[in-house]
Amino acid sequence: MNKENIYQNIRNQGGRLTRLRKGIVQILLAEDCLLSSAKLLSRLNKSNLTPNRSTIFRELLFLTNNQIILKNNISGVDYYEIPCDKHHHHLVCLKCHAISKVELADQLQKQEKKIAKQNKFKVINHSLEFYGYCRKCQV
Amino acid sequence: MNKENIYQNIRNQGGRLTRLRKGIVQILLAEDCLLSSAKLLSRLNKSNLTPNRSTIFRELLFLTNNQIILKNNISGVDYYEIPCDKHHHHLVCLKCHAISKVELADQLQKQEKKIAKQNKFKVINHSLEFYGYCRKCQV
DNA sequence: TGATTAATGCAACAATGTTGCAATTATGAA
DNA sequence: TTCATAATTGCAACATTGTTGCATTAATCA
Repeated sequence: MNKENIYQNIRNQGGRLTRLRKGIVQILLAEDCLLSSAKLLSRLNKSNLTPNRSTIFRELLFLTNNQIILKNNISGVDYYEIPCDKHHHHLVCLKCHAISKVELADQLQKQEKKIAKQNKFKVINHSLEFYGYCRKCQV
Repeated sequence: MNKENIYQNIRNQGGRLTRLRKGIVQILLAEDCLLSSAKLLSRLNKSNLTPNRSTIFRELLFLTNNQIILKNNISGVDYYEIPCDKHHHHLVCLKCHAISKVELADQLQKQEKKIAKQNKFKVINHSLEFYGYCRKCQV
């Protein structure tokens, strides 16, 4: 997903291309991984955008509802990212809370089918995070 | 883990066997799956225990810190359970929010080693939840 | 350019969890 | 059993994250 595609996508859903909206998209694209609303806000401030906190939440809700970004709650905080080509999961540092992507050659798709059959549970999506210590935070 | 073992465990860590603490352990044992602080409180009330909300949180912190129970944050809410013999993951219903256990013949242990090597990330634990619709909530 | 309505700021609220402090109670020792 | 000690508790106040109503502002299209 590149910037222009996303902007078009927003227009197609009846959304307006505000400075804030474009700013959020650019920051998330540059981040290329999960970002919290608080960090997003502080980055917006650095680029001269000072939206109200409630506006950020409403904006993230709009983008999430329109599938333009993905939401993932980790340890009680909502994080957001632009969807990637490759399905992936996350490494979460227990010390500095940095989050990075990890691609697994996993069989979770297969597992989901098994689950559906064995538990009569219709799986919509899954969430897999590995908690530990990143390179910088190891001893 | 049976009740008496757990009580002994609590004593060994210098904890006192209060009515509340025993009540919490019994409810979590009976539940045999993740339970939120709010649901725990309402079950305690049914058994004539009416602790303050802050006491519940402190109690759950104590039990978690002493490895007597496990904490798992799902969609922004902390859930607790007595550790099981078998490692497992969870099915989370997007409608009624019921949580059930699922045991996977997964290779996450193997994956963790790969992650450590490839990302220089020391994995401590992981969290895998499948979101979808339980039997009752499907159409 | 003007009308329409999406987007915004503000303030008040809600849910979950935390903390300081004084009062209570479980426990081990006498 | 009784007492001293320190763990546990209730209460109230607070913190963080996220939500909502309403009046104002601004992006968009005709």
